[in-house]
Amino acid sequence: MQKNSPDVAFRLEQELRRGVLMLAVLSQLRKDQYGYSLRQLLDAKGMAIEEGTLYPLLRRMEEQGLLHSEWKIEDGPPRRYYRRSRDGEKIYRGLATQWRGLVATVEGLMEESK
Amino acid sequence: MQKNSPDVAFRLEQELRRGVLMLAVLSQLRKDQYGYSLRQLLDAKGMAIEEGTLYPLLRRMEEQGLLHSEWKIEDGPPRRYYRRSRDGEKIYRGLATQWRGLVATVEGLMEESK
DNA sequence: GCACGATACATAGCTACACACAGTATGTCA
DNA sequence: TGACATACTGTGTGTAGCTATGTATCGTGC
Repeated sequence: MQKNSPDVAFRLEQELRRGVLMLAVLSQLRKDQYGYSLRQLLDAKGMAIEEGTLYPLLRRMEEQGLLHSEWKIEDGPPRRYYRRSRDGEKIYRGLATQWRGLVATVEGLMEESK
Repeated sequence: MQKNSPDVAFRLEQELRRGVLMLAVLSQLRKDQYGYSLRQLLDAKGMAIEEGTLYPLLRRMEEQGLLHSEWKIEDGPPRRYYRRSRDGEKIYRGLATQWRGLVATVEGLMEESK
């Protein structure tokens, strides 16, 4: 093993989850959610995401038109709430379908590798 | 939609498959396979991968100790055959487990987003 | 023998994005 | 008032997929 084994495995696992974060985040934005709470929610469901990742991701998806956001100051500090846009709904559904196809494909590949 | 919609969806779909390519490739290397044939094999099973991606990926995984390779000149042009190493076997199994957990997590997230 | 196409591999440059790290701001409580 | 929690923002680094391009060998037809 030329490279540090724990690091390699760790990096590969990170890479494995990488493209899924976006889908995970989108999945929870049917209704208004703000970043901090969204992060806690995802963490509780087994999908931890760094804040340095989540906030740029949210900003990016809004720029791409997938999300709407608005500031609210009710109780506690100011919060930025996000929610899927109409286009975001369509894209989310498309991605969900793509994901399921991907899962099936990989499942087939791994089955035959025994 | 501020950005070009087909491009956004396309990019997101690409991102979705990103970290999975490595797992797909690893899954097919229980026995010797060379790049070109591996690419065709994966394509036939629904997991297309660009050669500009596959070859650096194979090289990378060998450098990380996950694969062994050897040149063979039998019939046709010279080919570089790859196969999982012992460490590669271990890491592959770990990644497969990780993947299944990830799938279950995302499934749960998407279920609740209806 | 040569040209062409198929097979087979390699890599530089670019883009996109997660993560690490650091900083800012507001509200709450002792 | 200061400390801490909540909440958000932004920069730099590293990694990996894709595009584009190039090299090399083999096989076949002329």
